[in-house]
Amino acid sequence: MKGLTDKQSKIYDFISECQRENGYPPTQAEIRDHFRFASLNAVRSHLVLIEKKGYIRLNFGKARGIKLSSSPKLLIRKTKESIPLLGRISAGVPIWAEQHFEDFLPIPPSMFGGRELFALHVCGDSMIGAGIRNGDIAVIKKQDWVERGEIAAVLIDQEVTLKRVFLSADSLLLKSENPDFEDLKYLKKNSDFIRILGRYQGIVRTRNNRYRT
Amino acid sequence: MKGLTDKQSKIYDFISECQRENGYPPTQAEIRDHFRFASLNAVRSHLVLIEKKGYIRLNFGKARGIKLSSSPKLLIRKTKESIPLLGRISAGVPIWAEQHFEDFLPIPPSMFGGRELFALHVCGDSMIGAGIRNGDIAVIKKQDWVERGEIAAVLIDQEVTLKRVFLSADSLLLKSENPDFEDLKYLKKNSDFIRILGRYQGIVRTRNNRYRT
DNA sequence: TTTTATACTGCTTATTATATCAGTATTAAT
DNA sequence: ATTAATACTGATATAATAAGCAGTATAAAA
Repeated sequence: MKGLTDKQSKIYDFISECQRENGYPPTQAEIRDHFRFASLNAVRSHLVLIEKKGYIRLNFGKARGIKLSSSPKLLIRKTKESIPLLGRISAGVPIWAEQHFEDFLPIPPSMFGGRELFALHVCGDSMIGAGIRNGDIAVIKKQDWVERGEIAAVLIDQEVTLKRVFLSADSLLLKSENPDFEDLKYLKKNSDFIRILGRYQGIVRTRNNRYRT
Repeated sequence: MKGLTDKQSKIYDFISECQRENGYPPTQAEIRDHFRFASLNAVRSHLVLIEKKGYIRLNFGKARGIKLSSSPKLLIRKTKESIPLLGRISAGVPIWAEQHFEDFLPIPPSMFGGRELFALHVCGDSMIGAGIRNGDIAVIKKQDWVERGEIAAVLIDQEVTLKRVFLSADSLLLKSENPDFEDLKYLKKNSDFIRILGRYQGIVRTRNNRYRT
């Protein structure tokens, strides 16, 4: 099965979000409004494509006839109901590469609302203002962009950190939530060694952050 | 909340079934067909009554606008690998009583190191210094004591809160981790309405702390 | 370069669903 | 015995929603 494009992915996520929120899927018009499309057809054609890729099933003609496919083909093979915990990330190697897998959190990904989730140990207290502390396990949704101001896992020179990301025309601003840390600013052109790994979805904090799978 | 009549119960079950089966609720016409009603009004009047009793919420005017109210015992089966999320705790009733169960976190208790765990929604920011924020789900190990200075879930006059507990010879001191909150001190002899429910084991924080089991 | 897939606008029509009005019959509770 | 609440039939108006047709623009693939 092919992957979704960015736009398709956003639409899928919105549907998924509605589903969780309301217990039923959105109508095409609701999707249109959310994405500020002028036309229903924009929605429609997307849905058809997303269906073709197998992520949803359209109940043609019926109101709110969007069904999320039961197994949104996670790339996780070990166990279906778990989130891979990544260890050290090597720059250059795709994060999804198996060599990074350190462990698996025995938590169904649906709990954190998404496909393609992974988890990381949080090092340092740079996001303490957001209630994220050293040693926590952060759950991240794999994607290479985030909305302005969202918290993302960012790869900076071999190191992964969580930061709030503000992307502007020519630069990338990474803000910590701790007055002791300075903001980082990168010009876009020489930001080769910066990489957004995914969007912060939440945390799990156990007494020692160790467990058995 | 009053109980449903037989017929209402069957209709509720059908809705619930559709929900599980299709991912979205049935239309009124689908309900009619399933029960071989001749009239849509039969359905409608039932729905209105079921809503009045609080088991569903009707999104008037919208297609498939039936939302199942989270009705724990009916919808969710307890599995060994889950942690019960308790709703409102009634003083006097043992916390382990089923009536308190609101939902189940699909997380194996072993992950938080123990049997007899339960979870609670955190209200307020009194423990923000410990990185526990309003809306988080706190995982608690059921026990009626804690070590000096540990964080516990404490029942104070109907309300459950997390506090650091310091027990001395004749008094019980409850400390918040937020300068805006005052410490609470109770003399042992009149601490009848204080009850330690368990020891804080950790937290789970998802985007909206809602999920489907 | 041509083709193909994606990402849309705008308008119209057909269908699906819900709301509402007007009744009847049955049972449980004053 | 009378009132409520429940459990329906039937018909119709209206709104909510999806489908269809005809296009434009852009980027990626062949």
